[in-house]
Amino acid sequence: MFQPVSPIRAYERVVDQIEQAVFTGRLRPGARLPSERDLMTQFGVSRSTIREALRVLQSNGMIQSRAGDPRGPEILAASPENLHKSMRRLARTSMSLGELLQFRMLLEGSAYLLAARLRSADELAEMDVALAAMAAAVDEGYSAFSDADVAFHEAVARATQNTLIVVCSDVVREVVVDLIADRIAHAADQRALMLSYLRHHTEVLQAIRDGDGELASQLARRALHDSYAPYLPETEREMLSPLLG
Amino acid sequence: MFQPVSPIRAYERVVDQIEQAVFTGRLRPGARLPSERDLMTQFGVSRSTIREALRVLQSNGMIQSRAGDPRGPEILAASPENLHKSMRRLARTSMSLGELLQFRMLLEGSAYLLAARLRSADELAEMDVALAAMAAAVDEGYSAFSDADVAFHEAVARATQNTLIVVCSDVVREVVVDLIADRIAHAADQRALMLSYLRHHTEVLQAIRDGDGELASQLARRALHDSYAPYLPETEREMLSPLLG
DNA sequence: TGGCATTTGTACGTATGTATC
DNA sequence: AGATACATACGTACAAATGCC
Repeated sequence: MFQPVSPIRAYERVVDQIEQAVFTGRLRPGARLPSERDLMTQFGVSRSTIREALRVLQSNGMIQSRAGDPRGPEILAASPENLHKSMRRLARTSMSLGELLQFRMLLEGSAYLLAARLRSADELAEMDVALAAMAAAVDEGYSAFSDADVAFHEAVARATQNTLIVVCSDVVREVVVDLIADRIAHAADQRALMLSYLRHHTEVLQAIRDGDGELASQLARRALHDSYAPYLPETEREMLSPLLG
Repeated sequence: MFQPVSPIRAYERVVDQIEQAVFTGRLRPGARLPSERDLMTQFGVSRSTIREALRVLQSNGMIQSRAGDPRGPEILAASPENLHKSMRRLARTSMSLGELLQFRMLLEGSAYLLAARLRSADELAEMDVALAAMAAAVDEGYSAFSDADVAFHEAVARATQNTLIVVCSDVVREVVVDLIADRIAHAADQRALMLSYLRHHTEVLQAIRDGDGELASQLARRALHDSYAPYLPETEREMLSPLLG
């Protein structure tokens, strides 16, 4: 009959009101919040309460306040940084490698499909540069090779022009690579591994250059599967097979 | 030659240290932090600084502190809530409807593909229930229909067993629906719209029942495209076509 | 350029309601 | 039921940083 009541803290009410103002567009990026002292009188709470609210908003990337700035805290535009952080935390702490690979295959599969069709000449040139860097890095060791590899994947993701594809791909790739980094570090033949990756990337880039999205997508998914499935426990491998088609 | 210096606040150093302890697993979910008074002596900062740090950690979903609890703030397991919030903010404020639809098509396309292959009998039953609720809601109005629609999509997403698919689908669907809610509210014939959606969902559910992932995926992508592309400006329509194959 | 007024950052003290034993 | 320790919230004070004149 009655709802359990959970006390709403003073600072939460402050956060909520300011968040609402931002969401509804009443406060636009670049605008300034009143000073902390003004806010305490407007909200009728103490300065510590205001400060706790501002810290929360700041950690959510919604405002930025600098010591001594008489213009007050600034409203910031939404940035992918916060999304990146929270997705990484969830991915790292409560997802299996199989789930991550599954998500990465579906994401990159579609990213390569889109990139092959929508890429500009400049974006294709970026991929060429990254691939050349990978080839050059084979003799410099896995760390340099991996950096070039990241640049290649980022160039493809950016070519889709889709913010969520860029951010999600970035996070998932990072976490997957983290999870198996030590196994690669102890791999018997790192050079053979790098050459294999290089061949995969060369093929898929050719498909992108040709505008063959279906081929690029399939090559990318298969390369991901073949490269990482061996690190999976048996029971998790079948969850990837539907994405190979 | 020189790096720009940005002063690191006291509360940030506190947050960083506690975050590190959580990430490295030194503090596991369910564990307790020392009381605020203990933390001030351990970190050598004032109470307000500790409290600002705890507020930030709490807003990030990493801890929960309750007044009067002598066991101290509790370390929480990572939850999708924070990811949901930050993704929604980015999607709402800095992505076009075209980008969102593109992402939704690739996500749901893969989700239906996976669901058709991996679903359990229980999960299929959930979809049946949701579809029946949609059919029943046609006469109750668009709001009830939309609720049942959400339940259907959530059942499909959950059947993939992939946390990121569930969360991302949920966010993107919500934002897309928000963006065109008013246009649907003023649609000439809401009933025809609902019947059309109902037919799409019936077809795709049959494909899932048959285990035909490719068909389910294609139907889902085409239904999304046909339902929402009319709301797009001309220039944004071609970015969706690669995903129709 | 330097100095001033204002703002934020931090510290400390105190009162009050609350959860646990 | 009482004792204890806790978080919440308020207020004051001072140092450091900033913008502006």
